[in-house]
Amino acid sequence: MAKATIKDVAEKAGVSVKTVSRVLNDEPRVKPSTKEKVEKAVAELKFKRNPLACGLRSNQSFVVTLIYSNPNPGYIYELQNGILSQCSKLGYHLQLQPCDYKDPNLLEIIEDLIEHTPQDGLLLTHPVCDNQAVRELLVKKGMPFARISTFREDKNSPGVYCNDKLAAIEMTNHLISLGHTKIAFIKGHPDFGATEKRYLGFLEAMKSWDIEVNPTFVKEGAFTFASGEEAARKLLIQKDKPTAIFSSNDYMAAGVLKVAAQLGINVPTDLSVVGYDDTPVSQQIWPSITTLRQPIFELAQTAVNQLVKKIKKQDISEQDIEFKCELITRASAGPIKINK
Amino acid sequence: MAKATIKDVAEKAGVSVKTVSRVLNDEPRVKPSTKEKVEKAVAELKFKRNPLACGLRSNQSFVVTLIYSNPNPGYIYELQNGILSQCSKLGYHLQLQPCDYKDPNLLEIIEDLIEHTPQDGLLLTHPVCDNQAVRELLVKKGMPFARISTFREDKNSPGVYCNDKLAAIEMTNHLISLGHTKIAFIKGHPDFGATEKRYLGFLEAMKSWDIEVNPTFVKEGAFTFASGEEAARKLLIQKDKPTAIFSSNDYMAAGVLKVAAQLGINVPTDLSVVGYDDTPVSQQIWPSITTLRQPIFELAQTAVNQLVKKIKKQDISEQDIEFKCELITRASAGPIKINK
DNA sequence: TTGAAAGCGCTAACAA
DNA sequence: TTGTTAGCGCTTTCAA
Repeated sequence: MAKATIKDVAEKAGVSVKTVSRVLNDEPRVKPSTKEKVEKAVAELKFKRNPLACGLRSNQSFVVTLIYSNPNPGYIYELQNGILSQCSKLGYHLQLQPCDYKDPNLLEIIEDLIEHTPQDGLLLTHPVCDNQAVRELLVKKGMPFARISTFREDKNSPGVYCNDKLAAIEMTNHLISLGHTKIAFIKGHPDFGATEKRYLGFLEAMKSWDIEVNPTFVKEGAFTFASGEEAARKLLIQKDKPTAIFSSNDYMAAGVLKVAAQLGINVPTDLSVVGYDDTPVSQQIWPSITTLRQPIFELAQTAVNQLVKKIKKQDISEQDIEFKCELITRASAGPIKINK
Repeated sequence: MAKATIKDVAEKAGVSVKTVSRVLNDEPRVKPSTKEKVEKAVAELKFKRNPLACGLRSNQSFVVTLIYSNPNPGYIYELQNGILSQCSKLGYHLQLQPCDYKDPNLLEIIEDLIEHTPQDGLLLTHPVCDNQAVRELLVKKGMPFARISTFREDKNSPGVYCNDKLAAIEMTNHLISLGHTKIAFIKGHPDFGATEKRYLGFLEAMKSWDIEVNPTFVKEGAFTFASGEEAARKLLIQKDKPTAIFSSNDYMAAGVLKVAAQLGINVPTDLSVVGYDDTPVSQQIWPSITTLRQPIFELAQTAVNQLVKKIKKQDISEQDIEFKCELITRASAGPIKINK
């Protein structure tokens, strides 16, 4: 069974090829009765357009490329699922382009990509989307793109992001509501915009309750298990220990749990530990980690919508769309012990 | 700057388009000097072929589709990386098709996919590749495919897999070499071929050392954290406890660690726990989990090679290519306590 | 509201 | 060894 072509449909419907094309593209000025005839023929022949031919002629490809440089497989997995779900609704395909955001050739790689692979638009995840040179290149080349989990605003491109600061405030308030005041904070990797936003949220919440932040309670981290471990070791051998540790992500929180276990500190009775991101590990560890979940799937879907609007040169009502994180309480954080 | 076409190259090199096409396709019977001229023109114009046009004309798309139904993001992530790396070498693109292996419409979804999306071949991961109806459909439709991590042989398609049985033997031997004889085993989900292979390896190793397997030491699991927890609870409240637990994957091993911690059983001094798959969690937990690592990246690369050979109708010397797992010793397993 | 013809960039078939 | 011509399946332009 050779695949049906537009010609077969035209013949079957008794109209010209062009008319079929008009129906397929939802162009106006087609008589309803004609449209019906064509649609019937399409259905009977199980006709689907050859995307290659469409792309060739109209200089479109219905492909969008996801550029990512993120060591968190769970995040990428969920992101892809969200993108795929929306792409398939809108008739687009997804191309993957992993990269290293620190690669000195990043700009050339991206330039090569947009010059030589057919695609209609790009989805950039952080931290690549926060790279100004990359954004400028894309604007110069006229390649539509949308930013995901971004931390820099940009008038030339739409973006979606989670309000990290707000979420960090909520988490800090949660710890305070459990009675904690001696709260330590482990920062993330300085290359990531989230690092600062999360820290600022922590500071703001502490300030709003007039709780002083002990400078020895703030440690640098790097979003890795080992960096969480190291920070925790410093925090927990101090004479004046915190009663709660807010880690900027779950990997580091897992590192904190390790150190606590080694030092014989019981979590959550002697120490509350919270993380960020709702990474799979936060449920696969004991105690399971109280954390903040980004709606990654929805973020991704919305980014695709924004990108497709941009591709089709439609109005983008909101340039940067904000999402909220969800506080997920698990076993690693609890009320402070009174008789301490 | 409009993109250069094959016409521009032909003009610049002073030859016909067909000659350029010959050079691009590495066809024989081109005079070396002509070839050089063309290659120079290609380089100067930074010409790259328009894949859409190639695909349309030659009825190829240089797209391969990965069909997966696997809840382990780390596995998929690594698999994609391996596939992408090899695809880019061979000039192919990757399309993603997540699915649910239990979906009653799976067959129709795949039929629709191969009928209506241009692609040259399919990569099937387990358990989808072990579905005979799916394989028969693809053979019937003449769509080339390769199987990844497969457990059924198939004369009509190439495949790559890890020798799970061998790996399980190695792990069991490892535990035995640490002095353990009271070894429990938690099986995986019965829908996955790995489940049986891993169990058989365990049994074989035990038998080879003439160690009897206590039937109460074998529990059903489902590859989930909760199922590991449940199995461990049953195992560890018995009067006659095992001194080591071999979990069929890391998620379940993490569940075992939780129960051990709750029951005050120290790992690894009082109990050794080992897993399988080298999932990220195995390093993000304390004690870190001794496990088996599949060379997923290499598996994926090889599968792409096999598939492309199949697409190009080249000889496939080896139909099913075997890989070995690597035993990774971490903190969760140690020598048995003598003075028990 | 509809159609005829041209052509997107490339390769296959055939000819020279 | 190289070139000419046609055409993949569709959309665009222009005309009716």
